[in-house]
Amino acid sequence: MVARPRAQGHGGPSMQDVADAAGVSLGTVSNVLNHPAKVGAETARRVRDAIEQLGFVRNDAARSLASGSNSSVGMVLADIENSLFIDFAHGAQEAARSTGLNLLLANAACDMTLQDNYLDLFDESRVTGMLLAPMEDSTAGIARMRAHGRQIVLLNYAPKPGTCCAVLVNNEHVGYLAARHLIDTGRTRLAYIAAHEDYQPVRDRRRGVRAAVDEAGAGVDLEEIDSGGLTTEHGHAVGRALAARDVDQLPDGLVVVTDELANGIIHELHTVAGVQVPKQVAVVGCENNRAAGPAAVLLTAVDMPGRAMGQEAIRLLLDEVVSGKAHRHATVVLEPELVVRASAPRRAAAVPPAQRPALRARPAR
Amino acid sequence: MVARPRAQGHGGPSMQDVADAAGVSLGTVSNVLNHPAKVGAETARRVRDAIEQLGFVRNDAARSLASGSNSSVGMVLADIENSLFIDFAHGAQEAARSTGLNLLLANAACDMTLQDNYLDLFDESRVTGMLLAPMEDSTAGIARMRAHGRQIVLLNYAPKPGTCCAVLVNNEHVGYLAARHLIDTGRTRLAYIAAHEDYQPVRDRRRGVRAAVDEAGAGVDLEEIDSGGLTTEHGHAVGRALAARDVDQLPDGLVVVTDELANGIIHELHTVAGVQVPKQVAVVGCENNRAAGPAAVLLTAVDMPGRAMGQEAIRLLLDEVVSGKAHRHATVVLEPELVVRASAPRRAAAVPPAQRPALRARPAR
DNA sequence: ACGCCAGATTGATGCGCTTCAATCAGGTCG
DNA sequence: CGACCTGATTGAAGCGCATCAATCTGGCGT
Repeated sequence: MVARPRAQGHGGPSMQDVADAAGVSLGTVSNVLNHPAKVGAETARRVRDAIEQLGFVRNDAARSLASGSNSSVGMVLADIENSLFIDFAHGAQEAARSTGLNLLLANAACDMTLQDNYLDLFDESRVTGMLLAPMEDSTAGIARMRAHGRQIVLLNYAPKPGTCCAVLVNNEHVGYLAARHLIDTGRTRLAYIAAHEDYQPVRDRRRGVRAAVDEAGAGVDLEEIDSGGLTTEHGHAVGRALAARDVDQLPDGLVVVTDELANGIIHELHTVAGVQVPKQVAVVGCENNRAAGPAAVLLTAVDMPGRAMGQEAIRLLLDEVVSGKAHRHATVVLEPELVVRASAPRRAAAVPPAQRPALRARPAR
Repeated sequence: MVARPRAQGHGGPSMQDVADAAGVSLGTVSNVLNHPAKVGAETARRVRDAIEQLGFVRNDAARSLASGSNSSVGMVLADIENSLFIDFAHGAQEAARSTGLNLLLANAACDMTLQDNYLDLFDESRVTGMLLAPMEDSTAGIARMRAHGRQIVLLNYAPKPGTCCAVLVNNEHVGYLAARHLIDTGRTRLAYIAAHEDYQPVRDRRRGVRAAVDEAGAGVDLEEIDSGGLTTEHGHAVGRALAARDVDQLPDGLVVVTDELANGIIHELHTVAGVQVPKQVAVVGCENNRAAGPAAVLLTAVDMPGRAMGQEAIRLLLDEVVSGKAHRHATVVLEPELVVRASAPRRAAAVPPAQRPALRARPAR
């Protein structure tokens, strides 16, 4: 009564085998699986028994070849180590699941070649659609997918206008919120610490920082420091360089483009060199990244709405899939939010509120 | 000269279209793609041009249907939010890539139903093999895959003996190292704080903690505390409960089964209640998890060799795939390592080293 | 008793590709 | 000059399934 352990050479039992075992035709087996309403109760039962007995597993390749469709969407993540990308995946998963789609993840591990490999893999698999969260300009890959008629939604990276849908965070506002918080809490000598200028969000954040500083007027200075990279070690180097300065040359507020970098700086500044954070220098990070590594002073950071972005991406993708020709590419921009912790606490402002320019809902784009 | 944007209804250009355009037969196009050596240089060029012109993308469904094989391995992760699982994925990715396999990831989001869905999805896709890192007993799913002849390697969860390959960390040693560190640094009133006893690693760690305590003899006590769960909030609750005790009832060393839980406890104890960590209570976590959330006192934790485990899993899978019938299931156990940080620092032991039992390489299993 | 209809079932066709035996072209050697 | 070999190319046979027109069955109305 046990499933005969057929040699798995070129595949286990097929639908035909099930049909034979159940004494029905191939088409009926297919109907049991795909259109149960069309099949009589008794027949269905016999077929299901046969499936069980034989240990039949339907062949998805044949299935999607014959039907020309496929229930998975492929998501390519530039860096799975980064919790922001995990949030994207999580949000996308939730949204995909509620529509019966399967979300397949692929990690490009910060390697464009791998990223392209995965795009092509999903392309060849004829997935229903794709999500891409890149770290570098991926125009070529996107164009290739679109040329093949594949739907793709970009996450956290603005597409070349009109080429595809995208979900972005208002990265300019990220920078703005960070700088504004420092200014509002009385800091006047700001520094923006960044690197990796080819990563779009990094550029955008800088614009926001500048906007906040400009808005604050003459009382606030901005210095820009190139960290040369975004790792903890780069942060250490920046921290050392800062700690070596005369006290009157030290910025009193740092906007750091990435949490990992920020934590590296704090470590060197606070723990190693004894420059007090936030007393002497306040630090704000820019992603609220859970994978930023441990820090002795909890980092105030601007939080990215990663989950919501992932969900929105699936929504856009679905719209594109169902609307077909009628679809118009859209770019959805979500707003970030400041999370205040110890490295740049809330505090009475140096200047009374009335004299500060009103906080705008968003910086101009 | 541009690719005619063929209606993508039931698929773009097919190999036959390419063959027609290049003036060769279908088989030749296939050979250009799969056995280039068999094709003349000039012919190959013409075919490749045609492919380019038409924007041909080969249909992976048809491909794997016809060939009966598939170059991807599917990896199902119980919880992608957990950095340990990310490490598995990363290691597996590295190993898979170096063998030309594509690693597809799926996030079960701590949901057994979803996990089963993904197992079935990969099963139906006839992947070359599967990796599974579960959080609950998944015997049923594993058995199903194996009954279908699919190769599957288990990560961080011991399989029912003889059912499949597995890569484990010596979780007993994890507990042992944590407790041992506390004992070696002079703590005598330990507590093991855990929950979720159905998660195998949790059980194993407890055994290790016990072993270390037993080994230390009469001078060291162990108390067990059930946190009721593993979230930060559960940690807060435990922290509050501890903080409410009389000082002489307070343990002086905590082994906490999970970093997230540990950080929650530290927060409540140290930051809220003012019980000094590590001075009054030292805390050791058990995963060195990057996603454990921020903590005011950096957590000493036992590090899991996640990347190495992922790599090893792919290696086992490959062995199973190539050896076929000759394959014997294996379980590889990797050793953890203590990472000392502020929450349980290195310190002169209360007892001189000579009087302490020698540190064994591993606890007995 | 006959025609008709709806629901259940069948069987044939094709999805796009790989594979492989068969064919073909062009040399080479005896 | 013909037999023979090598390398390139072809054509046909499936792979396992979805789909759908065609067929069958039994029940109903008249």
